[in-house]
Amino acid sequence: MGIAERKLRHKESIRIGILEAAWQLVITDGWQSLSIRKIADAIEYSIPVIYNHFENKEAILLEFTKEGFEKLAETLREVKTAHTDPAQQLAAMGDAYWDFAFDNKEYYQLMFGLGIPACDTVKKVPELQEMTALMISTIKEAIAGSKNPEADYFLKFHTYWSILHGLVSIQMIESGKPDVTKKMIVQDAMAGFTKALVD
Amino acid sequence: MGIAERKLRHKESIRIGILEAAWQLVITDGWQSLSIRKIADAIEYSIPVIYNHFENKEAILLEFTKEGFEKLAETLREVKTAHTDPAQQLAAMGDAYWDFAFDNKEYYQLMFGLGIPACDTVKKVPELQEMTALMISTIKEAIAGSKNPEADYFLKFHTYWSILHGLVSIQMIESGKPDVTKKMIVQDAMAGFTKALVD
DNA sequence: TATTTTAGTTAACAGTGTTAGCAAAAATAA
DNA sequence: TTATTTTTGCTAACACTGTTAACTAAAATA
Repeated sequence: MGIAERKLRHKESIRIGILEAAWQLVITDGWQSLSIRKIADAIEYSIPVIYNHFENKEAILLEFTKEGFEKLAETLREVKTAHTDPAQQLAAMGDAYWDFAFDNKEYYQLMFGLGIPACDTVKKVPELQEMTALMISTIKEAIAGSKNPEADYFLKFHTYWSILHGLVSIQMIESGKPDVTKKMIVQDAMAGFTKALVD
Repeated sequence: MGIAERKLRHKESIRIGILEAAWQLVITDGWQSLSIRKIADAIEYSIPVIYNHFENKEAILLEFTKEGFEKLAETLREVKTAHTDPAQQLAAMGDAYWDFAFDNKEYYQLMFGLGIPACDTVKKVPELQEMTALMISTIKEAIAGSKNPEADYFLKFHTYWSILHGLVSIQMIESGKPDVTKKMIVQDAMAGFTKALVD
C-alpha cells in the first residue's frame, strides 16, 4: 500500500516548505526578523504544524547552520583539488573562504553567530568538523613539505582559520559589503601566513 | 536654589542604577536574557521610568559598547606606553587584547555582536575610533622603522586587528574559556605578523 | 459501518520591547 | 497658606515573540 509513502512524501514536502519559506524570509528581512508565525503564514499552515517537523526554532536554525558548513566544506574541497601544491591550496582556499562568506552572508552570519543568537550546538556539528578537517589536512601537508616540519599543525591551523574568520568578521562589521580592494587584505594576510609557515 | 541640583543628582542616580542593575543581570545571566522588565524589577521602579533615561534598549547596550571600547582603548594605551619599540608594542598590545577579551567576555561579545544582536551603530562609536587609532599609530611607527617603509599601513592594521579578533572569536566559539596553551597561538600569530611587517 | 489513528486547528501561556493615559507628589505662583 | 502648574512615576495596554495543551475533523483501519 502506497498510502504510507504518500503520507511520508506529503510530510516531507511540508518540511521542505518550512525551510524554503524560512530561507525566503531570511533573504528579505534577515535572521533577526525570522519568526515561527511568519513561517506558518508563508506555508499557509497553523503554527503547531511547524513543531511537528522541528523541535523548536533553534532546530530550524541548526538545519541552516549544517547546510552552510556543508556548502563551505564543498567549496573548499573543490578549490583544494584544483591545486596540488599545499601552499597554493592554502592561498586558494583562503580566497574561496572570503568569497563564500560574502556570497553567502546569511549563512556565514548564522554559522558564526555574527550579530544573532546562534545555536550553541555549533561545535558539535559534523559538517563543521568536515570543514576544519579539510583545512587541517592541507596545513599538515604544507608543514610536511616546509623547512620546519616540526611545526605544530593544530596551532597553525588555528591561526589560519582565525585570520580568515577575523578578516571576514571585521569586514562585515565595518561595511557589510566586501570591498574589492579589501580582498587584497586577505591575499596579503594569507601570503604572510603561508610564508611564515613554509619558510 | 539647590533643588534643581538635587533633582539632577537623583535622576542621575537612577540612570546609574539602571546601568548597574543591567550589568549585574548580564554578569549572572548573559546579554540574551537581559530585559527591560528585569531591570525595572531590580531598580524597584516601573518600566516606563527606564524610558525616561534611555530612548530604548539599544541605547542601554550602546552605553556598554562605548564603555567596553573605552576600557579596551585604555588598556592598549597603557600597554603601549610601557614599551618603546613598536614591534614590542604590537606584541604586548596583542597580548593585552587577548586578555581583555577573556577578562571582559561580556563586553567583548557586545562590542562585536558575538552571538547577540548588537547595535548597528557600532562603527560610529568614537571610542572605537580611539582604539583603532591607537593600533594604527603603532603599526605606522613599526612600518616606518622597518625594511619596507612603503607598506600600506591601513592594510597592515586591518590584518593585525583581524588576526586578533579572529583568534578571540574562534576561541570563544570553541570553548568560551581561554585555554592557557591557546595563548601561545596569539603569540605565534603576532610574532609571524610582526616578522612579516618589520622584515 | 464503527473505531481508531492522524492531521491540523484554535486558543492560550509566558515572555519580549514600547507607549498612551492617568494619578499623585512636588515645586512654583498667587 | 492656598491654588496652579510641572514633574514623576504608575497602571494598563499594544503588538510582538516562542511554545504547548486541548480539541475537532478528516482519513485510515477493523
